[in-house]
Amino acid sequence: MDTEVLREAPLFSGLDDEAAQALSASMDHSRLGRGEVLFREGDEGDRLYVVTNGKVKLGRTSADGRENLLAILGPGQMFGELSLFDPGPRSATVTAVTDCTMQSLSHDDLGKWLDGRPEVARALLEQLAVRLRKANDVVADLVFSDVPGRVAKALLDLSGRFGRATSEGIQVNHDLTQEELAQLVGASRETVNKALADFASRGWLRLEARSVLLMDVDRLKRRAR
Amino acid sequence: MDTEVLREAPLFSGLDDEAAQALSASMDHSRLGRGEVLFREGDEGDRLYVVTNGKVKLGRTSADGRENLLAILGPGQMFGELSLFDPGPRSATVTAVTDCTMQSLSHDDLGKWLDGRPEVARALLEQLAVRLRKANDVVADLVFSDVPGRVAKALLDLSGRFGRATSEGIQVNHDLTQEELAQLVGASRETVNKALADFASRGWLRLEARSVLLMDVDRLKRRAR
DNA sequence: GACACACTGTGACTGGCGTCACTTCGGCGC
DNA sequence: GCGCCGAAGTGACGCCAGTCACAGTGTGTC
Repeated sequence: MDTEVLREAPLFSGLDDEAAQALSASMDHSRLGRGEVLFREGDEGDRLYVVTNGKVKLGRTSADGRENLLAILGPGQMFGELSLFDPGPRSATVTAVTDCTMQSLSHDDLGKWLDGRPEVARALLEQLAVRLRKANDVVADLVFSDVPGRVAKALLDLSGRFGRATSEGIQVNHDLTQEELAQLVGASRETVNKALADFASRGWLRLEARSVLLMDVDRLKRRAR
Repeated sequence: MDTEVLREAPLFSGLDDEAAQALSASMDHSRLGRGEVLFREGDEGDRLYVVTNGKVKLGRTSADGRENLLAILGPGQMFGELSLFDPGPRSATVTAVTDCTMQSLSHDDLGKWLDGRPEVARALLEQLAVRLRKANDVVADLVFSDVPGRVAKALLDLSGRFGRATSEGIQVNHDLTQEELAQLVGASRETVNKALADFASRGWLRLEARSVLLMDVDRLKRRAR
């Protein structure tokens, strides 16, 4: 089943079955329990990872110990590419948000694929471009939007990736605490909590343990911009 | 002389003279005067540009018309890669900060180089990785640092790229108005002005027209983090 | 069942910074 | 030299959101 997820991953797009099989075979497997750390900001390391199951968070810590999440990644998404092409220590800490499994590839092995297979290079370029565009969007949001707006946007983003339509609305099991959600939008836990409570009181969503039910996506979208 | 600048550009790193010559020959030239717009957010377009002379700014505009600068780019730096690998409209507006010249390459032409020359793909991957890391740093700064800290950081960044050591300190001819500097750090012009005035009153720098003289880089560095 | 501990919910207070409203400065055209 | 206009400098004021300080709530462990 892991190989099915891998076939969907952007890194594998454009590869035929045989090549995908070979690439997959050269990857190592690993497993993490909720809260466990895969590697930390500043560590050495140049492996590329693909999440096959569960969710991880990429975070950075400021000098005075506060934390900020760059992204929440789920099945099929990759991370660790930065240390591959811009050599240096890891730029973020990766922690499991749920129990999860992933597969990884060493710098050297990836290099062989890159040189022989232009489509792998293309896939990576595309992936980095998407990430860069997203990072720029985050910057714009931090500059232009207030906290409720950023919370709304984060919920919509999570719903697109982890949501499931039900009769009442979109059920989003994000597996994040409000503290983590706050770190993701760059705000304090209290402020995020108040924004969520406000949305709930307006009937736009219902709060549940580590998940939300989005009931009025249009209003949330309007609030997000 | 343009070709000299090009040889220094990351895109050309790893190419031998002959290949660099051929790549350069397939590029178009263009020229812009201060304040002129090359293309706007939302425009169609898939050319990759390299600045050969002068400076440009990449900016985005919010729904209510406020502006935010993603980067100031000088000779040797490239832009427009996003639309190449993540097809879609341009994600930022590019405006000349000074009179400037640049060369550009079409998507299709670049494609040929990518497939035949793994080193070009490598160079681009590296470039995107650097940009992505920087974008993540900007996000962290917006979350963790106050406006004076971000101003200090921006000045240090500009000094690294456009600074010239003199007997009194580092002369940085950034060519930006305080309004533009404010958009670059995501703050209001007034607040940036007050931060600069404060730094000047402490003797850390001296303000000049569209340039600054950095006199105490260490203190600025300490203030920046 | 009882306790511990992590997470959530909410109010009071405060400060950084955006907005507004000026004044001052400097370069450029006539 | 004079007026104009964009840029730079500066104070008053208000609000968003961070911090602090609790009070609930739920969940896992013994």
